[in-house]
Order: sequence, then structure tokens, then C-alpha cells
Amino acid sequence: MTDQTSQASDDLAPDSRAPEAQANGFATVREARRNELAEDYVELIADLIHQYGEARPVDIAERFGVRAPTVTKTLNRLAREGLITREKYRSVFLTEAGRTLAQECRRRHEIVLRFLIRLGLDPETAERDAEGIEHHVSEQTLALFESYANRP
Amino acid sequence: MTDQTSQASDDLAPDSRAPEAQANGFATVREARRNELAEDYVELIADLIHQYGEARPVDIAERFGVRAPTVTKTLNRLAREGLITREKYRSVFLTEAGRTLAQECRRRHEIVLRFLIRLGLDPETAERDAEGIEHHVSEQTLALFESYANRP
DNA sequence: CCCGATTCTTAGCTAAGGCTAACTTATACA
DNA sequence: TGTATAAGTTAGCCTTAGCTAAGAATCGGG
Ligand SMILES: [Mn+2]
Ligand SMILES: [Mn+2]
Ligand SMILES: [Mn+2]
Ligand SMILES: [Mn+2]
Repeated sequence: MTDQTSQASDDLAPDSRAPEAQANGFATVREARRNELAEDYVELIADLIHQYGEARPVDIAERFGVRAPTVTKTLNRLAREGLITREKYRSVFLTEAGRTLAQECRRRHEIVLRFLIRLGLDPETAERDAEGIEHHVSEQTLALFESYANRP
Repeated sequence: MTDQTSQASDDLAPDSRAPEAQANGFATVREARRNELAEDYVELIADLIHQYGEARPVDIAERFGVRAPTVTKTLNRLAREGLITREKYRSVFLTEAGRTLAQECRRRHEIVLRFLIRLGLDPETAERDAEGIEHHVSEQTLALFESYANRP
């Protein structure tokens, strides 16, 4: 196995980083992926509480488009991780940690969304894309998105 | 449970879409999440083949930062899904479908990366963010990213 | 106040994606 | 050419995230 990187003028420029640097990048992405669902949950729970005063599993399931038992199981995990409190057969509420995380997610979501719309995307697509992108933007990127969105 | 949406002038504007529209958005994101890993694999495999003429599991493992058995298992799935071909104890190669997917991923990766750098992000962070974002950009967004990156 | 409908949970299944330990195969070099 | 090392696989573990079927709790209208 010989390295062809240094000789051929790579037209398409594959990743040129050292393997370890690349591995660090993927580690970051894996980490982000592990938190995505929890972030979507707390953000939605905060929204529901804001709109209706409470977050019921049935509403969470409807908005995510998943079945009730899936919600039950995920909520149990979030409780175990200290993001929500719950009693059997009752609505769920955010802990202090949950509220903090929800606020961060909400902020990221808003910034990404406003940025995409400002770029020229239609609101529907912007919402879809923002829902996925929001979990993968660094603070640096967020800052750039924000100033672009706020520009005169 | 009463809807407070119509009365209060919501300072933070929670998601105002109908539950079903929101569910569709999350379905799109779930779908994207299901494909992320396969996309990262075929893209990396294409890179390795381009650089070294072959893609060995040991190199894949090193660059992803995971253990060898994890790679074996994932490669088996990719083979089952018709994206790669493999023989036991040998390097892996892309099928036609795999090459096509790799090319699409590579294109998205490049566009997102160039866009972020053009926005003002440092290359390190741009790579990290692009690695996650690339799986969640619609064609519309991609088009906007591209014209921003190509602008004079 | 009670009974049917709704909501929520439990049990149990599948698949993905990570790991370690142990085994098998391939490679390389003395 | 034989064998030690490197590479790859297998087996088996765990957790997450989805599902259905079935049971338990709650709620509301008569
Ligand atoms: Mn999201
Ligand atoms: Mn969101
Ligand atoms: Mn990626
Ligand atoms: Mn990529």
C-alpha cells in the first residue's frame, strides 16, 4: 500500500488530514449523534409546556411521528439522565438541567433557521434542514450564521 | 389543555406548524440519521481507494476511530445493502451503487466545506461541522451554499 | 359515580452500532 | 520456508431506538 497523495495533483481533493485528526472529527460527530434525540425531546417538551402548560406523551408522540411506547422508553432514559422529572401516567416536566439544555437547543434551532431563511430557503425546507443541522454546528459556525442573519 | 398560541405574543416563537407537518420534518431527520453512517463509510472507502488503491478495514477503523470488529460488522451491512463487495480477509470495494452514493456524498461534503470556509470558519472546525451537516442539507440548501461559496 | 374511551406502561421483538476476548488467516522477514 | 506479527473475523455483551400486543390507569359524559 503506497501513498499516492504527494504525487498526483488530486482533482477532487480527498481528506488530506492525518488519520488521527480525521478520527477526532468523527468522534465529535458520533458524540453529536448520541445527543440528537435528547436535544429534540427537551426542545419539544419545552415548546409543549410553553404552549399548553404541560407536555403529554401522546402529544410528543404525535409531533415526532412515533408510537407511544417509543416515547415512554425515551422519556425514561431522559429521566435517568436527569433532564426531566415524571410520575407514572402524568405529564413530564424539565429539570433545571433540562431547561438549560432546551434553551441552548432552542437558541441553536432559531439561529440556524433564521440563517437558512435569510440565505433564501423557503420556510418549510428551512425547518426540515434546521432540525438536522442544529445538532452539528459549533459555536463558531453559529456565530457566523448569526451575524449573517442579522446583517442589514 | 388549552392552546395559548393564539393569544400570547410569543417572544420566542415556538414551532407553530401543525403536528403532522412537524412529524414529517422529524421523519425526514430520522431517515437522514439512518443513512449517515453508510454515507460516511462509502465516502471514506472511496477516498482510501483513491489514495491507496484499496480500502482495508484496519485503515477504515483508524480513520473513524473505532475498533476493528465494529468495522467488520458495518461492512457486512453495507455488503448486504449492495454498496460494497468483499471477500473474507480482503480489502473492500464499492459496487456501482456504492460509487454513485460515494460521489454524491463527496459532492455534498465539498460544497458544505467550501461554504463554511467561505463564511469565515477555520478549516479544522469547518471539517468537523461539515462532517455532520452534510447529511442534513437538502438540494435546495446545497444550491444556496454553492452559489454563496462561488460568489466573486 | 361509573363505564367506555383515551392515555400510558409493560413485555418482548428487531436492528444498528459500539465494545472485548478469542480465534483464524495473511504477510513478511530471518 | 517457517513462524511471529499483523489483520480480520466470530462470538457475545451492552445500549439505543423503533415496533406491536396487551394490560393498567385516568378521564369525562351520561
Ligand atoms: Mn433537531
Ligand atoms: Mn430543533
Ligand atoms: Mn459525515
Ligand atoms: Mn463526509
